[in-house]
Amino acid sequence: MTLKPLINISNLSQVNSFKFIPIDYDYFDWQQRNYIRIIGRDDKGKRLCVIDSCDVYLWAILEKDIKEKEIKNIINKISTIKLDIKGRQTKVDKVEIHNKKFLDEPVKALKIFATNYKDLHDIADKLDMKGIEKRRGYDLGFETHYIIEKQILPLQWYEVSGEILNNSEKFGGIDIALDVDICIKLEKARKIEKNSADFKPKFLAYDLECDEFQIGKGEILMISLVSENLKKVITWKAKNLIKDNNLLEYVEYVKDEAELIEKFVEHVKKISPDFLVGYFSDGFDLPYMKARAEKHKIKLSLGLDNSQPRFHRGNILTGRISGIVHIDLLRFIQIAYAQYLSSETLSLNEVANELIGERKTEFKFKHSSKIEHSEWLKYFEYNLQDSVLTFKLAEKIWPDLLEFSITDEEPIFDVSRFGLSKHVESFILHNLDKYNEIPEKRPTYEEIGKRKNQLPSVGAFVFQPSPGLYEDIVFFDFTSMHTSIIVSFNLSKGTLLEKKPSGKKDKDYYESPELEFQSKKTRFYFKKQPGFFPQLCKEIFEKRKKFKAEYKQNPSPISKARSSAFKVLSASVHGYVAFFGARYHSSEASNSILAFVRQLNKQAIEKTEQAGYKVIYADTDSIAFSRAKANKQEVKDFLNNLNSQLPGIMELELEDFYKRGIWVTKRSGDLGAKKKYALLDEKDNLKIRGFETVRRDWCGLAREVQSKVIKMILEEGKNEKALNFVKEIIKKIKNRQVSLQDLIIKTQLKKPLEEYKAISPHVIAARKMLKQGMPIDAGILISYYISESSTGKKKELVRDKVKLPEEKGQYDIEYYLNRQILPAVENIFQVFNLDLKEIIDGKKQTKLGDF
DNA sequence: GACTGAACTATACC
DNA sequence: ACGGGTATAGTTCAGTC
Repeated sequence: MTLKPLINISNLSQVNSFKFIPIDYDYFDWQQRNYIRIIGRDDKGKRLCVIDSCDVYLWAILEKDIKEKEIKNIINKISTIKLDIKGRQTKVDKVEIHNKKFLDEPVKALKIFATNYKDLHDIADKLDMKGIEKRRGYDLGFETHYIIEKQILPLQWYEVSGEILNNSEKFGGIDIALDVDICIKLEKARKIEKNSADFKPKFLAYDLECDEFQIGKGEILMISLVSENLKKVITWKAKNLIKDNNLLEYVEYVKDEAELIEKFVEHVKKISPDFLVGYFSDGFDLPYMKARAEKHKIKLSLGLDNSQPRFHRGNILTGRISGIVHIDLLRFIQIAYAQYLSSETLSLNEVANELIGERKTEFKFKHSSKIEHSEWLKYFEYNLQDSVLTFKLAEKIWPDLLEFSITDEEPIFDVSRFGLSKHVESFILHNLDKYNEIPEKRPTYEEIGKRKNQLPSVGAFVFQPSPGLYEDIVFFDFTSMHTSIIVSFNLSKGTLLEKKPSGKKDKDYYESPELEFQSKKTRFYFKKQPGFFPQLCKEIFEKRKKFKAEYKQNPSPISKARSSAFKVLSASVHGYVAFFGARYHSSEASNSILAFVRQLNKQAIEKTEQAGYKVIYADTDSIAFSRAKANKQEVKDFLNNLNSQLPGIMELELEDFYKRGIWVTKRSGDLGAKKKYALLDEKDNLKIRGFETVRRDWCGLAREVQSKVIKMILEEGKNEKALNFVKEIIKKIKNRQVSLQDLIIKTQLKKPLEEYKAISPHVIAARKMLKQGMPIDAGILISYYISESSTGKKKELVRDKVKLPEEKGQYDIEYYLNRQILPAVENIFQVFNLDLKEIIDGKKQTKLGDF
């Protein structure tokens, strides 16, 4: 154990106040009560542990019209509750009566204090008595409950003071077992005006290499570690090489795998990071290390209290280290970042390339037994570079983690793993006190089942476009449409009225447009009195606008991260209401939101047409029209006019002006395809939506040819150049001048291989990979190409011609011509009345330009 | 065995 | 189980003749 600095007792009264920023929250029991343990830093970078406690309670909501005497009886009954469970004695400490709100309804509720948070559920079970309608507030988790109760928020600065625990017996000697600089029992905490950005987190990135991908199956060959002043690869392989080669000064040699793991732990302890960061480390690196440590019967004691990582098995494995925040960057990127990245996969290589402009080291994997002496050097470099990239990514993404943590008021460990609904829900739960609201409970398993059994909702409206080339296009879209609808019409679970209010002349309620719900036409009605949920949505909406403006005015990683945190939050609110697992789920509210979305979009279309513009396209919250001879100012005036007619906080904004745009037909029929168009803005930037160009399951050549054709056509407004270009490409394909690399098709395996009912080409390719001993898991991207028939049969399926990229073979000219290149471009030329097939086959010469 | 619509599958848009 | 519905399009499957 690391020695702790001795604190001079005589100075205690002067030093027992610290500036403190909380990073990680955990809790423990002592003498049957719960104590929170916050690990953080002071302003000098010392590691602090703050111990604190808070009231533990749940709510019992009383029946309406309950009599005072009855309440007294209930209180008396509850006050005597004592439980002896799970080796604990827990009892109700006291009971108070409060005027609260639940789902916007005023209620009388009992605040029932108990000794241990973990027992609240059992206490709630004892409250199944007459007079008590609902029991709430015992399923938040103790850390969340504590943060709400004491308002000691993650990643905000506090001035804290209290009793310093120095080799104290208190709390079972917690400070002795903990590797921190100072441990205090909190007495006072005061929020101070110090920027969260002042805190510089200490990251340590790690990555391990092994022969077998299945957890624990192979040996760990090496582990790399990178922090601000450290680059290291620990290995027990290729000892001689290291001795001979002083280039490899970052390599540290140990005698075997067990020592490798112990060395890793030693380094982590020495560096003592705030965050231990990996890439897919929840699912791979950390559990792998744990499994190998178990195999060698050694302890992976990474925690500040020397505990081993604990794993939670949810949908995916989650690895937690006591006192050090373990972050799996891939998980955070997957959930909160992916939709704003252009990378086609979320591999470390692609993501690092996009975000920090660096790639992985090239290295061709081999089993370690087959690695040549000199190749180890490359392997070490490769391993190190992975940690270098992970470290740089962590620093790059830090502002986003920080802003999510501040927004959600939840610790980084959780925030980095939250799905979209959890971000919304955390924001709601941490702001309920402003509205005196008792939290709703998580839906039960049965409730979720019921919600999932409901018929699917009808979603947004998409305008049927006419295929063609258009000029001078304007795009408007609604600002945070779903969220602003919730606010403008006060839509939520709590504000929903059971039935249409009757006999009122002036409407004092909101009425949804007519909609189809469970196969019936109906409307829903909502209170006028603003509910807490819509009011919180208003806060999200306003902050989203404000932070977006601030970012535009003053771009910085922090202002960008703040803006994008609220962007994500705002964009997820409706999904949250519609989500069956949400505490504040409401299908009535969700369906009403969608009905308003359709109505408002259609109204905008009508008004645009009434104003004399030709509407080209619209999808959900956007509308595109041709401004023809109208100048930009006239368009802006029209926008203002539209806005003046919109209800509540609804607002349309000018998305952009475009020089040209193209809409094409569907592959079958003459109708225009929805969700498929391309635009050229006034700075000559292309914006392509839905076309094969942006689809990763088309080969590179088809995508590239299509995007070039679109570019030429939009820039020139004519097709000649593009047509000649396509003819050249076709010639190249026929002459086998195209490199195989450009013909690789990539398709993701979405589920385990054996679950496929239809055996499609990518399933065949995956089976081939499996045969070669490659790890085939759901989620991986399968690469293959279509080769010439080997059997020569006429009626051969595509899958029979599948070959892996490294398999020798010749590409199938026919396939790439007729199933990749031509389909990608032919309906673009059709806009000019050109039949590409006829032109290519030379059957009929369509006159160019006679459209 | 050829043809055809349905089913299955992946991926995009908002 | 861990945000929703709308939409296009390829390939295979299964039923028909």
